[in-house]
Amino acid sequence: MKRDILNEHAQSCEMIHHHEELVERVAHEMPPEEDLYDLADFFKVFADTTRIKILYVLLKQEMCVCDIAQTLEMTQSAISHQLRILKQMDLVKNRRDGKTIYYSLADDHIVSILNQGMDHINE
Amino acid sequence: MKRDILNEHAQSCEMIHHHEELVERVAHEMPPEEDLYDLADFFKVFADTTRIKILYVLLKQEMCVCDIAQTLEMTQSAISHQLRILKQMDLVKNRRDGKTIYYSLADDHIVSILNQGMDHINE
DNA sequence: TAAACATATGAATAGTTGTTCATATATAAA
DNA sequence: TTTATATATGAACAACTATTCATATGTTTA
Repeated sequence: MKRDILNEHAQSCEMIHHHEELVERVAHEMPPEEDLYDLADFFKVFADTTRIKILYVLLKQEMCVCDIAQTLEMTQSAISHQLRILKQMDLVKNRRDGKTIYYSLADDHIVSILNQGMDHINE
Repeated sequence: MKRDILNEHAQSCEMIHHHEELVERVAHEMPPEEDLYDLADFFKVFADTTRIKILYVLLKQEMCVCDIAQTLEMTQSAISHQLRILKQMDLVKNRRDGKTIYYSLADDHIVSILNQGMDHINE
């Protein structure tokens, strides 16, 4: 089996001899590695049913943790953990009123992302 | 500790006595459970750096599996596995030309989703 | 038809992640 | 200042997922 010394991932593929320049050019035009990681992390937040549900709830209505848990029929702890992730990614914000903490969407941008996703799955 | 018999998730939270109608209404306005699952699954495809990279490559250029692997400096097998997922979700399509199989983006919709994500992470 | 090549795929493994459970923190009421 | 309530959080566990390795499939060339 032939192996390329310069690139350990080249494997048996001979394409390097054909499209070398193309590969070079496209590799060069890629966004910074860090941006691509951040982007994947961003979409990761939407990649969970519980978080999607929370966002859809907050889309309608500012709500406290306990009411969200009730609405989704899940434990307070599970919701709280997910709200923490949503907050870290700046998708939700919160305010305290006595013992209660109310969560709401951080901005309207999120709505359009959800809608665009929905558009796609409905062809 | 007080427990609600009707709802095992209510736990010690007393909010049910305060916002019961709100919870009822919002729960009723939620999209179908299945749609929410599909939506999470859709975003799950974008929630991986390798797949994000593949999409950015194909955004510039139709490419064969081997060249994608070269461009991203990953094995052919890893790329092939991820292309399969992207294809199943209708994000990419392919055509055969002899031994080579060329992949490309399924539609322009994907570009705008990626851009919208990029917009968000750049504030 | 045999050999070479591009791609696909099943199984195994390592790393990641969501929920649960127990408990801590913070606020309000008694 | 106790007690009750709302939320947050660390640790543990189970489920999921991306990569690797070995190999199979499909196509072309000799």
